[in-house]
Amino acid sequence: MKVEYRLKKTEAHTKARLGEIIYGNKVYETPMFMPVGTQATVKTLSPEQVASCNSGIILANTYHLWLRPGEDIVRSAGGLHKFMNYDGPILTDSGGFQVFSLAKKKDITPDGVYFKNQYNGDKLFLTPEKSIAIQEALGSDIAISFDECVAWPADRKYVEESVKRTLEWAKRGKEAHTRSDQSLFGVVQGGEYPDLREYCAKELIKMNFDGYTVGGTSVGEDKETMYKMVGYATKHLPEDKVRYLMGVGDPIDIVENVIRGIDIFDCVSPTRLARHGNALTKYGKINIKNSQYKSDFTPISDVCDCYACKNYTKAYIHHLIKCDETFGQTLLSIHNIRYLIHLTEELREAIKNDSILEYREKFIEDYYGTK
RNA sequence: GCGGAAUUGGUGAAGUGGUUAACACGCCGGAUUGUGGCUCCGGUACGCGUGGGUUCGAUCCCCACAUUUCGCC
Repeated sequence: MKVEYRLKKTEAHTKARLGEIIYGNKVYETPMFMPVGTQATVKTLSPEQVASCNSGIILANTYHLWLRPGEDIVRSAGGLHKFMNYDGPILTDSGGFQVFSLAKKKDITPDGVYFKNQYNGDKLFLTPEKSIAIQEALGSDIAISFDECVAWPADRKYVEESVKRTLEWAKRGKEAHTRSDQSLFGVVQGGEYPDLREYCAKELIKMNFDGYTVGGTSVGEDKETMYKMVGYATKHLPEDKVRYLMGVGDPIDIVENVIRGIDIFDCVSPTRLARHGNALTKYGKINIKNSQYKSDFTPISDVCDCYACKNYTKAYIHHLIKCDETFGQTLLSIHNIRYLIHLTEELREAIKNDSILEYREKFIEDYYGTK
């Protein structure tokens, strides 16, 4: 089902936006954080547990589901929602990032990308049309245009050519897109070059996508560079369309980029950190494996309302993680996802109150201050 | 009682007459940003059963003792 975006308010002192995503008869507020469920599951969590974090949209991944189990299987199952038993909105990433991140050998041509599956040696070829066709078969609510995610740093000449390719692919994907019940977002690339970001954004806007994403960040650049890149992109994006910053989920990055006009985020970090024993808290990230938590019988956070914090102690979770028990990963995943979603809830309040700069100041003081 | 073998960190263990005693696990930390979950990176024995001896030098050679273990009576 297609999603619609409604801008409700812009914060008085910044570009931060309060908005709504309408999904049938459900309404979700933005700024929003989307948990990632690459293989049609948010790792270690049931849909009910994800929902208990007050989640809205969740992600799944085109590339992974294309290879396993194959988009035809998902279509035969009745689509992604039925297949994974999730009745909220689902967004699929295009596969562009996987080409960038996990194909060692790749051959980028004007037509598409040839690359080798490094685990079984299969030759793979992904094109904009193919990416769209897979996403339509999967039946996600939001599809993403196939793009080239450029590494950082990259010289201007390369980024310029890459942006042209991404735009060409966006156009081809848009033309190939047939499902009227599925939204399609375009990806703004352009690296750290303001004019290329502007060019990319404006060309995409001409194609009239349902929403716009900022890509090519969180690829190793420093934070200031990331914030600049985001600013270069959002500056030229239309007010009445949703803006999604792909792959960003460090708490401070969410705060900073909401201030720069981003509405939605996704990131694997809350679940990956959880699997490795880390918990996000108001006062910074903690490693639950540290020996100091062995006999700490308090919750991860006394200001958190998640299932883990309401029912379990740090000592218990410390023990589970030390023993490699999946339930420990589950509890930390619930906590971390809830933490990020709660962060966006607080940001919404701050936008309503026109106090987001004060919120940022306090946030940094708490998160990075000495405990 | 007699004979053999063994004795290296928290654990399993490798090793050499001469710089920083391998490796693994554990333990102590760190990393992790559009996810091939169970990963990656650091640190971790002032010491080689105890006491003597040989030697320029011994964890490694010799002797005694202790402990463990196997076999025999």
